[in-house]
Amino acid sequence: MTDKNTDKRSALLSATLDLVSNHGFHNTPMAKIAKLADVSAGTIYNYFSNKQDLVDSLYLHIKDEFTNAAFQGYDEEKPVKEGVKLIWFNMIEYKMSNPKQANFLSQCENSQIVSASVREQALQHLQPLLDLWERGQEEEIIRDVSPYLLYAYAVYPLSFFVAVKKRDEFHLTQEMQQHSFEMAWSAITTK
Amino acid sequence: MTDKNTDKRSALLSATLDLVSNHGFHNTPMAKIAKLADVSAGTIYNYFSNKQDLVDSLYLHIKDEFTNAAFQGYDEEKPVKEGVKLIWFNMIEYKMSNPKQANFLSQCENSQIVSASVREQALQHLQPLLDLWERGQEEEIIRDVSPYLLYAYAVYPLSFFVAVKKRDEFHLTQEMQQHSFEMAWSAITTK
Amino acid sequence: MTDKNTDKRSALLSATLDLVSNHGFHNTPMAKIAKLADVSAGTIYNYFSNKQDLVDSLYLHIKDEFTNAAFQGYDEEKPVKEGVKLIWFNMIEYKMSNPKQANFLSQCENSQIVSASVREQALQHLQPLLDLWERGQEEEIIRDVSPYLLYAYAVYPLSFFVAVKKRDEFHLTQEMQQHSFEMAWSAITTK
Amino acid sequence: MTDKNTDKRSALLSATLDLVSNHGFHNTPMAKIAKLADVSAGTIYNYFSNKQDLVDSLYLHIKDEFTNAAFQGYDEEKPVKEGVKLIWFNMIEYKMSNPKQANFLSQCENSQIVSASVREQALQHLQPLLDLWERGQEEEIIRDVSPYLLYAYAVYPLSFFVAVKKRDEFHLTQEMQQHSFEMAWSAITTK
DNA sequence: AATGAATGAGTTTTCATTCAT
DNA sequence: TATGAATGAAAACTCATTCAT
Repeated sequence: MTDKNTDKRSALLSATLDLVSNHGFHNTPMAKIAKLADVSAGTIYNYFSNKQDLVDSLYLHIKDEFTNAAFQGYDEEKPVKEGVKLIWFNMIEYKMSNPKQANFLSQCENSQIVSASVREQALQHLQPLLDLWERGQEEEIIRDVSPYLLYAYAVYPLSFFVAVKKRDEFHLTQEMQQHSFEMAWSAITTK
Repeated sequence: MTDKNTDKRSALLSATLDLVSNHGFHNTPMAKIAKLADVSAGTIYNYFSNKQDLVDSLYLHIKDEFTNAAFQGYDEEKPVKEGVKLIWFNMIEYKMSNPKQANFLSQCENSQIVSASVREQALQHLQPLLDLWERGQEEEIIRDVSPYLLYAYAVYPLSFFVAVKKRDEFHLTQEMQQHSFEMAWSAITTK
Repeated sequence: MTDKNTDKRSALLSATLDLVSNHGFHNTPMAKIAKLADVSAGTIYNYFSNKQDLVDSLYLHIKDEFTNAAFQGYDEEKPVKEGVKLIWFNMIEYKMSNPKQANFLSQCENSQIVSASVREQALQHLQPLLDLWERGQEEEIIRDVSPYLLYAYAVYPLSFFVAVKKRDEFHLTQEMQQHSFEMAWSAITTK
Repeated sequence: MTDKNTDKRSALLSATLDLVSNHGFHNTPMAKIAKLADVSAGTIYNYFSNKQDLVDSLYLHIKDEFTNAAFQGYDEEKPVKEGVKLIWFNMIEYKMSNPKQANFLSQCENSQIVSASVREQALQHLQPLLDLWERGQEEEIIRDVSPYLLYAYAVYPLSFFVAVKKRDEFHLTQEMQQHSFEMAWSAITTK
């Protein structure tokens, strides 16, 4: 019972991800989601109260997945640079291996697809990275600037790689990933 | 006559900018655009062949305005760093003074709002910056990496500032702009 | 379930027939069809993919009904003249008893209301009559001319009676039908 | 002045004929007519009170042209069969040489494009043919049936040839025209 | 819980007609 | 008379959501 419930819910989230990441929120009718999830249109409303709720839930789910991936193998004892590097590579790895998820998150960054409240909620996931940066600042390894600036140069550029990859303009090779990390680190470090 | 022509066209572009930047492409019905432009719904189609054409035209117009602003005062004789700095501050200045335009451009980056052909067309505007980067690479001042990487760290982060400013989360002060440029420069330079 | 399905589909086809035969394809908005069928406007699109599909479906349906009526009681063993006569009277009988259907078919003859492909599809229904004519030609009872000519004189004139009847100009009595058949037969026979 | 007037009026009628015969009444916007006639949209309303009036005028004009052609060389002294033959060949000649006009008339036959009153008005043009038939009936050369029947078999089939020719299905050769006339004559004569 | 037909408000777009110039 | 931009009502079609089964 519970399993079945979970199954349908997951199928719906997965279908939504597929369609929204490929065609955008507003080009994704509920009917198509239902069809792809192999479920009746009305059934969606047993699991989500409306389309907004469905997308918000998906956003939270993916953000969670993404953050879990990002902090995989991370522990707070690590030296700052090593920590930043681990997280950065975890992030790019996740985004490259999960293009639909990455694309969906990208779309959510600059649009009003996701409710404001949900977006805020998702911000908290990043706390360990904020803490790490703070430690770096105390150790005078990381520039003493607002975390917004650090985010803009260390995390945000990843979205760009996803966007251009999607359009088949450009693919980030392993070597480029190394360079890219060096650039990110140069941006945020004091050294 | 010509004036009136231009007037209505401009009013329509301006109304579209307002509404799309605030509510997104798909939450902006033609009827609302017409209303805000103080024009009848049918009139739109005297100036644009359809909604897509209207948005594409707006995109090209703003991209043009943005690039003009970006290269204001720039000449190719300038030393590389000076040139990069000038352009970078021009860009941030434009985006901060024209939040609606900046927001609209941001929305276009990661979505399929704008036709592929039009987006490509707009890319050419950036050529002087690509040329400058290339010169910087010849002079071994700028990292020898793909321009996509340079863009990701030197230009793309500006969109983030726009997005968070829009949500009143964070405002980039003059001082922060200085820091931010230093970060961008550190990312892309070899020094 | 199935019944209800069929019911609404039929109601829609019937409403379309009514309105198109009275006011023409382009003076028949979907909204009116929906209203007459006692159905919401959106419901039409559960049964037909668009207006063209609705009209094409109606055309096929009626053509089918008409051809069934035309060949009622016909068998290939009959002498040629008897066969032609039977079919001819079946046709006029159908058209006189089903003026809306007859009128709809008439409208389709000379306009581009119906898709070319669908019209072709419907042509095949006439095959038995073409075969009969061919037999008649082999037996040298029927003029050795293109079936188009035979059609023009033996079948096409029926549309005229429908058209004028519709305008209440003229009604074809039983006696006139006899004369009319004699005229048709005189036109196509060699005797 | 008058000339110019007439010129524009003619240009408008001609443009309407072109467009309506190719695309049908309802697929022919006033704007297109104006453009093809090299005239402003508003100007149409100096010559015709509305779209219906424009089409009605065109219908009368063409019907007039057609009837003139039909009775070319005809005089009432001619023997009946000769007269019928002359008129019949005049008609087919006109229709084959003026496919746009013929097609337009065909479209008007079975639809509500033309106002009822105008259609009636046009009927009177046929009077000489009706008179000829009547003479034929007095001379017992032509079947003693309603002129509607005579029309259905002697004139109406011509519309069919136009319709199929338009669709490139079938072209009536000179030889076929001979056969066709024989069929028409067989239908209406007593002999 | 699950279904999916039905809804009807909302969307883009067209077009006959008007009217200020 | 001629223009053609402007109008706005109406058209075809979409889709989130509901509800009887």
